[in-house]
Order: sequence, then structure tokens, then C-alpha cells
Amino acid sequence: MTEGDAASARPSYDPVAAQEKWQTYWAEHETFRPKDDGSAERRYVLDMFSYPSGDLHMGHAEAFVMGDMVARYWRLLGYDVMHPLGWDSFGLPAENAAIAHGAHPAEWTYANIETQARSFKRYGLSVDWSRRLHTSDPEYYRWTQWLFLQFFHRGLAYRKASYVNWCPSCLTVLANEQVVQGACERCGSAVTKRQLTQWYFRITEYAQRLLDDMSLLEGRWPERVLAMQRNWIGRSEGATVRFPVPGRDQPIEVFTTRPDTLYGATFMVVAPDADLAAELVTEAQRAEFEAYLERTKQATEIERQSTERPKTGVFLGRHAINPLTGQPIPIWAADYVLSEYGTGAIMAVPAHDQRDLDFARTYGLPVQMVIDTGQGDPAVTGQATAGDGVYVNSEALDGLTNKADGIAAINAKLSRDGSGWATVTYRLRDWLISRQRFWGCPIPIVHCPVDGEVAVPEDQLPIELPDLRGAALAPKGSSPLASATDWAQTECPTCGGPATRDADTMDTFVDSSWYYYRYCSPGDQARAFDPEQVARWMPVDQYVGGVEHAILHLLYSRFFTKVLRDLGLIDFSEPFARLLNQGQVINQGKAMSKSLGNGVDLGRQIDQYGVDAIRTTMVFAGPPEDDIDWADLSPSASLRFLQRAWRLAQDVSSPVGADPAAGDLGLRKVSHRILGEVGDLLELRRFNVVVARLMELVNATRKAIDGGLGGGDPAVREAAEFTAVALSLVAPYVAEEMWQALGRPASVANAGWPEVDPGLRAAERVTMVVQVQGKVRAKIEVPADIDQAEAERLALAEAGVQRALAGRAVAKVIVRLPKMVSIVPEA
RNA sequence: GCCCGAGUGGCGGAAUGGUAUACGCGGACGGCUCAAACCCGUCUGUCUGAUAAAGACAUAGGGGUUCGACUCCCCUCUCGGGCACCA
Repeated sequence: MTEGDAASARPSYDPVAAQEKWQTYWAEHETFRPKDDGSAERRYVLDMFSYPSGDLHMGHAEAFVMGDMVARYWRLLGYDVMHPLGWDSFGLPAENAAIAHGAHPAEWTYANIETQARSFKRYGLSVDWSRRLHTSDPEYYRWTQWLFLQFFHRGLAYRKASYVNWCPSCLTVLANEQVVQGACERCGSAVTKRQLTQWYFRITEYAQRLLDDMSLLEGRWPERVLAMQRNWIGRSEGATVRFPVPGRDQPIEVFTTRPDTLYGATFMVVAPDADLAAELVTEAQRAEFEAYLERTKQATEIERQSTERPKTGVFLGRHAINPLTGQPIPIWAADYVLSEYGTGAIMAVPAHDQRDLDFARTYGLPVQMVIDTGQGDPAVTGQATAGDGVYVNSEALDGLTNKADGIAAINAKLSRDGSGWATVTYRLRDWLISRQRFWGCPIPIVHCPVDGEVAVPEDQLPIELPDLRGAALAPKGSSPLASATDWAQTECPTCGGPATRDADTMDTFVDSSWYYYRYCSPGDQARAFDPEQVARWMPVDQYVGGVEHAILHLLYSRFFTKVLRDLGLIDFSEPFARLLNQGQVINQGKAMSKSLGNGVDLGRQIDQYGVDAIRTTMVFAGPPEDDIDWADLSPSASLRFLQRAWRLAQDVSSPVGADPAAGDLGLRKVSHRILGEVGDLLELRRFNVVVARLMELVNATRKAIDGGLGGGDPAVREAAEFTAVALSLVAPYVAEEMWQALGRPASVANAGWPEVDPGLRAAERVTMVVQVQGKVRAKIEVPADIDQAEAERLALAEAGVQRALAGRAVAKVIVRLPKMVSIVPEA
């Protein structure tokens, strides 16, 4: 080593050694296991658990550091914190990998879990590993099955035949929520329709409660998530109207949001795949109808949803009577009407609904304007009008001029006549939970030719998956479980006769709808969860995860929680009191992907810069909820900052416990002000600014040391200790090293949040700004307790202020002590 | 089309209605060094002025409220996200 070799001469922090050392320490001392003895208020911090597909990636690193900061902060504040972790370990990729390698899905799954567990531990998460769970463990899915049975017994799980969403690539059905713009949420294939008998959860029964309880989440969940859920539930107020049909006992009921346009209803449209259509069609029209139905079923969801697509349909040969005009109107079937929404039939008002107008023009059906908006007759313009206007051709309504009055009047008339009533409809559909795949939770139902659908008795749970591997798992469009005849053949629990097991598995979103309850009593052999433990820990105080689950996992979990409440197992309504959606990590403006070749490997980043630097980079990049572009970031700068912080601790030479009050006042003020701000910022989850403030503290402390204070001043120790404690949220390894170098006993995670001295935090002298007509003309250093008269006097004495006044008299002076004086001159 | 967000230096981003541009990146110059890296220091919105003093203009654009607006209100534009033949 040459004399001037500063790099090796200067001590520096070694991330790798620190990482190994402290991981071992935390594991041995169970540092992050909650005391759970009632000695402190409890807090529950939860990250959306991981799906075990390969090792952790940049997205995990971003998401999990946010939750970890909250958990570590609350721990420092003295709360008893539960911060568990587990795996959402059922699902398709494991099955596909097993098919490719002739293996069992469990092999792939549990190997990946081990890899991720090692990476999570290295990443320094303050997790209580004793609560670890995997949804694919029989000890877990036993209780998923138990919950299914509770739903079943309450009539909340039921089977029905319906046209369902089908992914031709995954060869399984999908829930409505898993169809994104007509494509499979997982693989992107165009979704088609199939008629199948499937299991559903009756989430629609909870639509209004899911909506109402959002008031409990207002301001605590991101507004956009609430908006998305509101949208998805899609409450719509309108009326049901009955149309008598000659030759049919029952009138047809339609749902409409515009009952006031009823006089303009010139035909009716029924969804082709609704039972009603097949029932209504006349023999003469049957062949044509069936050909049309067949074509409808072939269309993918992407095609069907396209609004550009020309309207098609077929006349069913029947008529209904408009209850107000008494006129017969033709009944058509057309695929722009959905069988699943409303009643599956609509009254068509072509003059005031663009879709109906397009259809009417295609098939030459009459158009009757009933509201004159002054925009011309839709029959002529081809533009349906939807706004307010003067009612025309509408006996009972003629003369009214706005929608609200029209709707009220018509609703009153309909209920008097018994031909209609006000109705609320929701867009939300029941949750289809059957899946024709192997690697999922078996549905605990036996199908008996005598007794029908029979619940498996609870003492026979879990129904474990049979040991299928390789080709036996290949998707055939029916469940692989059905081909495991030994498994599928069973006895009816009721009559003892031969019966078959339900061969479908549950949607993995069922597994993830209750895992956060299981964390509260993970080892419980007798129950899904211990209600007492749940009462202590739940609801989750802070939930962290991606916005991609805004209407999947989060809606389902809210639904589950309401059902559990109705079952008397819990006494709260919402599972997640606070929600933080972290953004995505992208690279060079785009999501990382193999095809773009812009992926950044988390493991390699950590090898190069260390865990702390990567965590710091993620946090400092911007607001937690914003996407961050790795190309804009500098992990080496983060490491530089951490080295600077670490060096502060090395430079401290005063003894442990040195009285800070004997230290430099200027530095102490900086330390207390910044620590106070950091606390405020943490409450607001403004983690990026937290890091910025800590950088200021480190810079100020360095300046103080080098500027003559040296390492022996107690204020320097205080600043370094503040830094170590606050930094432990972001960079736990460096913080532990600092804490140890400062002579303090491990772990810094339990050091407690330092007390901020309000007297030190409040400045004695402040910069007072003087404005003339709103423009800053002078800045004066003044005592913080300056009085109004003195402030005004000093302000007016400033040369810059006099210059700006240019001899004009002062009309008004506004003083905000001690920071601002605003002077208004005479005009 | 409907519903949410968001527009601030070269870049990521700060700013309870009261000093716009904190912190960092990038850049310039300097120190340390035989040299480089590391590290340290100073400067860094635009324009006028002399690199000063001083001033003008700047938070997508336009208007408003206010002594004072990035912040509140109205209109417009742009970008991002969600939903979408939902009657």
C-alpha cells in the first residue's frame, strides 16, 4: 500500500459481511417475533404475499421495503408489531413446469419458495418467520375447504350452469375479474364463452355492503382503488318495467335507467344466450335464431366488446305490448344485450340510446323521439340524444323539461299501474371459483346420484390432492383430478352409495382471500384461525401491495371478511385499515420484460451494491406509489451516502451515554429538527423525503465534525445515534453496524425512537421574509419571538423594501409572526 | 364515451395558502494524487447586467379568489391509469 492510497486507507463498510452477520443475529434472537403478551399496543403490517415463480425480482424489492419501513418504524415507536410472510403457492405456473419436466408441481413450488425465502432473509425484512405459511400445504388448504363449506351451508357457494369465460390457452374458466379487456389476465389469450356448470360464490349478495363500507376506507386507501371498486360494483339506479306478451302467462321484465323514455320504446331486445330468447322464439324463426346463437358463442370477448362492431340480431317472431302506449313492439335477440346484466332483456329506445339507434337503422325498425333536446330528430341525424329536453309524444310527461322530473313522474305512474317499480342493479357478477386445473385446492363436495351435492364432513378434511405428475396433469379442458379414478371414486357421506368427488379445484384467489387471518394463529390444528388472536391483531393496520389487485384480491378479501362477520367469527367489517400501493420498477421507460431485454437482475444489483444500497435507492427514487425508472437511479450514490453515514459512527469518540446537553447546540438543533421532520414524514409514508432529510443530517454532522467540533463532542454522538436509528428503517445492516460501532447493544431495531426535544426543534432565530405586493424584497434574520411592531419596523427599514415602495405610502401591513411581513402600498 | 390521477430545472423529485426548485443524479471548476479512481470543497432555473450589485421572468396554457397561489376555484391542452354494447 502506498502512502497516499486513500481508498484502502479509509475504512469502509462491507455490505456482504454485515449482511451475513446480522441475518444470523436476527434469526438467532428472533428479533422480529412479536411479544404478544399485551405489554404494548399491537400493530399488524402485511405485504401482499408472494407467488413462488422463480427468485425475487426488482418489483418485490420495491414493494417489500415499503412494508418493512412501516413495520420497523412502529417497532421503534414501541408497538408490538406482527409482520409475517408466506406464499401463495397454488397456481398454474407450477403445473406447467411439472408437465414440462415430468415432475410434481410441489417440487417446483417448494424449491422456488426456498429460493425466495433465502432472498427475503438476505433482503433484511423484519419478518417473524415463525408464522410462515404456504397455501398449498394441506394444513392450510384444509381450512380453505372448511371455509368453502361454511359458504356452502349459508347458500353463498352454489353451482349453476351458465355461459362462462373460457381461456383456450390455460384451458380453464375464469372469473369476470380475471378477464381484462376481453383477454385472460394471466396469459393474454382472447377469452371465449362456454356453457358449463360451475361453482360460484354469491358476492353479489354483498354488493351494497361492499359499496357502503368504503366509507370506512375513505382517506385510508388510495382514492383510485376505491374508485375502481366502485366502478366494478357498478351500482345503477333505474326501474323494472313489465311488458305483457300475448300468448305468454308472464310479462317480460326489463331494466332501464331511463323509464322516462318508455313512450319511445319501439322494440325489445333479448340476450341470445338467455333462456328467455330460446323460450320466446317461434318455430318459423327457430332455425335462424339458433344459427345466430351459435355465431354469438363463437365470438371472443374481445370481438364482442368492440363498440365498433356492427349490430347484429334476429327477430324472434313475437311481440310485446308497450305498457304505456298499448302498441305491440317486436322482440329481437341481439348480442349487444348481455344475459347476465339486469334481466337479460331491454326495452329499446332508439331515439335516445345510440346502441338501440344503430340497431334500429340496421334492421329498419321505427324510431320515435320522445324528448326534444333541440338537436334534431335522431331518426334523421343518426345521433341518439341523451340529455335533458322537452318531453313530446309522452302523454303523461308532455310539458316536463328535465330527466329527474320525468323519471319521478313515470315511476309513480308505473307503480300505480302495477307495471313497474324503481330498481337498483349492479354490474358485479357472482365469483366463479371452479378451475379445471390440478394445482389448486380441491372442492370438498361429493356428487351423489341419490343425494346430489353433498358436503364432505369436516372431520374428513383436508381432501388432499392425489399424487399426479407429468403428463397426467396436462390440461384437457376437464379436470385432471377426474382421471385419478382412485381419488375421484368415493362414497356418499349421506347414503354411503357410490359417488364421485368434485374434480375441479378452487381459484387461487380463494386461498389468498383469508391468509392474513391464518397468520394470527398459524399453527392452529383445530380452527382456520383463533378468533381471540384475530380480535387482537386484526384488522391489518397497514397493507402494502400492487394496484393490480385493486379489484381482484382486495375485493374478494373484503367480501370474505363480511361473510366471516356474518358467520360470527369476527366483529369487524373491513380487513385492511390502511392500504399503500407501491409503484412498479421499470427500466428505460418500459416495464421490464424478456422480449425487450431491459430486465434488471435484483440478485446482481445486490451483489454489486449491497442490500442496503438497493433498498435506499428504491425508497429515495420518488413517492412510494409512483413508478420508478431504474435507468434514472444511482445505487452507487446510495452506497456513497451509506458509507458517509457509517463513517460518522466510526468518528464518534465520546463515551456511550455522554450527556448530549453538554454538546454543540447548533448541531443538536439540526439533529432534533430533522428527526422530528422524519417522524412526521413517516406518518405520511413520504419515505423518499425521509431519506433526503437523513442525507441532510449526515451532511450537517460531517460538516460539524470536520469544521472543528471533532468526534468527541456529545452532540456528534447524538447525531450519529439518531442517524443509525432512523436509517435502520431503510438500511438495516448499515444501521446495525453503526449502532454497534457506537457501543450500543444490538439490535438497533429495538433501540426505540429517540425523543425529540421540542425546545431544540423550535428555532430561536428565523428568516423573516418581507414582501411588497406579494414579491419578496428582503430577508431578515430575527428572533423567533419577535413582536409585530418590531417586525414591521425592521421590514420598513430595509433598503430593498423602500426601493420597492418607491415613495408610495403604506396602505396595509399583514404580519404572520415570525416568518413573514407583507406590505401593500397605496395604489 | 364515462370515472380517477398527474403536469415543477438537463433528469428523479422537494415545498401545513407565506423564502419555488430541498435532497440526489448529471455538469463545471478546484483540493488530495506522479496520475487516475475514491474522497473532499465551491458553483449550477432562464434572461438583463460585468462572473458584481440589482432586477425581470419562470411550477402545461388561460382566467379567477387572495396582501400573497405549485398549492384553492373555473375553462382548455397533454400524459398516465381504470372501466366500457352494463341498457
